[in-house]
Amino acid sequence: MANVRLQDVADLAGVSMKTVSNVVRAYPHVSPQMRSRVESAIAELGYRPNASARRLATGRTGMLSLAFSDVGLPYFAELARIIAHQATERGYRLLLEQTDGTLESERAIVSTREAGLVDGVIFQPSRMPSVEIAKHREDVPLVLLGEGPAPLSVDHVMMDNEAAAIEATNHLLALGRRRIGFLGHEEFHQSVTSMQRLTGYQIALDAAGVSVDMSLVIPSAAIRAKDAADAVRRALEDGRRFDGLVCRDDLAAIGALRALHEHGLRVPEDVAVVGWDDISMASFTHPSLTTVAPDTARIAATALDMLEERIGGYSGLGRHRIVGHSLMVRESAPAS
Amino acid sequence: MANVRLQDVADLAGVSMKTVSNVVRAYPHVSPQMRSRVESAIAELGYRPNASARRLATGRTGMLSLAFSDVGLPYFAELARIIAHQATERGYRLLLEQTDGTLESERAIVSTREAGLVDGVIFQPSRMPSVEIAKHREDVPLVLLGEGPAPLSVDHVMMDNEAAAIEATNHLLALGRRRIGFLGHEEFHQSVTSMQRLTGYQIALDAAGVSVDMSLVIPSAAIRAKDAADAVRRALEDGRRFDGLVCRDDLAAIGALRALHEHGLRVPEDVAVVGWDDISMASFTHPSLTTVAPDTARIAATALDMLEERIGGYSGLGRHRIVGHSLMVRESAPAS
DNA sequence: TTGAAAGCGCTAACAA
DNA sequence: TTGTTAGCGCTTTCAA
Repeated sequence: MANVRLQDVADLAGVSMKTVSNVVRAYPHVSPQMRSRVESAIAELGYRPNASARRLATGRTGMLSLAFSDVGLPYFAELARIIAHQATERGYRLLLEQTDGTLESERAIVSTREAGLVDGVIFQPSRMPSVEIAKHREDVPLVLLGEGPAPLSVDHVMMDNEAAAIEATNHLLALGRRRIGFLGHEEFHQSVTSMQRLTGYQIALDAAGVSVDMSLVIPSAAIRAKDAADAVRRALEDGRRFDGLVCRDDLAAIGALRALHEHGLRVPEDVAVVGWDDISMASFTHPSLTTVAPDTARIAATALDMLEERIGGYSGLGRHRIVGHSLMVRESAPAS
Repeated sequence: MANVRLQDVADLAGVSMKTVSNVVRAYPHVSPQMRSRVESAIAELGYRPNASARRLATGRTGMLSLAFSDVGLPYFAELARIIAHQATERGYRLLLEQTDGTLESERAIVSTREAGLVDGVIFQPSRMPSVEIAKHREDVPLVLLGEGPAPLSVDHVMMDNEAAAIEATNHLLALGRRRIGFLGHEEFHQSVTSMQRLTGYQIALDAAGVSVDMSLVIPSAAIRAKDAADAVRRALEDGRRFDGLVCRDDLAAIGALRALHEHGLRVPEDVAVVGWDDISMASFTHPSLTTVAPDTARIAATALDMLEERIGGYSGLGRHRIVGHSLMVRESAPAS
């Protein structure tokens, strides 16, 4: 019962394995009577093809791995959701790999210890330097997500962080805010993502003739609402005052809302806040969050397109695709 | 380069495949000089074992699949995070399967069309009736999560929803609330989860001598903050009034906070709110959420324990394990 | 259109 | 301790 093989079906149906295989794989040139004969044998025995054997024979696994730091972070969870959907539509299954943002785990992702596990990898690094990624083994197709400076040899999908940060900052400037802070970048080992967003923030302030006050650039211990809230609390207790806040991500923004509220500061009246990622919770915070919304569906589709091309044998230089974004204007920083 | 085989390593090292295999799999009885000879051959050729071939030979895939409706829901994302971690520690990789709560996808989960894909399945059904699950094929170990009435033949990990719902409701009663509503169960096709929570709610009210007002039992179109907010808005516009709200989950609670705020109702002064799941966002809503916290780490560990036992050959009747929970008391329904 | 047989790369039982 | 070899179950040329 447990182990019905292709051969068993062939025996029962009185045909060869090849014929059964043709039926199983919906190969068109099989006569109807042969097909039904085989099909009833399959049904009778409860045959199911063995995935491992098929994979060994074809060399394709039908699996992709999706690697990033932590599915517990809403942005990644929502990204995983959409990538999983699209992968399923394309006939792939998705393997989930969490790196917790450690260099060690990230290394394990790019230097696959096993061959033939997955057909391709979608990877959003948090720590790994570009040069190291470049040395990754060529044999498993790889697409990078996120804003790190990807090596030339590897495909990459990203959004224009700097441009979006400029828009976000300009939005606050247009509201008449002049003491605009930045919240939530890593304290040490700044990720490229944070750097780019910070850069955009600075460019926008410079362009508006507003000088950057370094005391308003508030790092957070980790990418979590709690750490961001703590950081804002300390800044406020420290006497620092701002009327606008560009946040590295929505979690930071949510932490900020909390800390500002505790200090009796109103959002957006006293401090206007812009988040980043447009996680689904952003519409339900109080006040709801104005936030930079990356086109996640596009990110997923582009990554999968490129990955499938690589799987199909394409071996040109790495392609770097920029996907769009928009600023979702909500209560925390309303339209001016 | 691409395809270095075990045999190639054996040839280069001048040993047999068996010896190479022994080295690769860290089999203890290999002489040191043999080992180092083989290891340098492996390094020279850049050999990596082929997972598919190994799986075909051993019959084990080292993969587990985790199936539930939607990783985009914070509870599932946080559950996936912890299960993925624990699975990794135990040497498994995790395949993510989203069912979107459709019966069709759920059927696909239990009636695996392919053999040899994963060693076991952890599945939280949303729609599938117990009897149907009972008919699942025996050949792939299965552990069920969540509160559905699991068939006797299948392992199951759950929390005591009814008891927790009673506690949650009692907490509101202890606050002196008497017009207590329930929010967020499915409007049609109620899930067992919702039913059990509703039952607990009703039991607690009955025990307190408070009659249940059916107009305060407010369904939501889907498990989303938005739908819950809409439902509460409609109820309020309808003139229904309540001073306490037991929510099916934190998303419903978050939606409720939003709608209540829009109507000028204060939480907890006018309406005390209890959520369910203790998603990480629950500490950062405004006000923060009092919520039922399932012991998710225990759920994961218990499920993996039972799954590994099944994989190891255990074939007794289904075991039903209850894991603990607690009520996290925060601002939305403070201690009395 | 269908059949026969040679792999796919590895493991493990059995021998040496 | 190491070597030989027969599978694991399927796909896929090549023939028929």
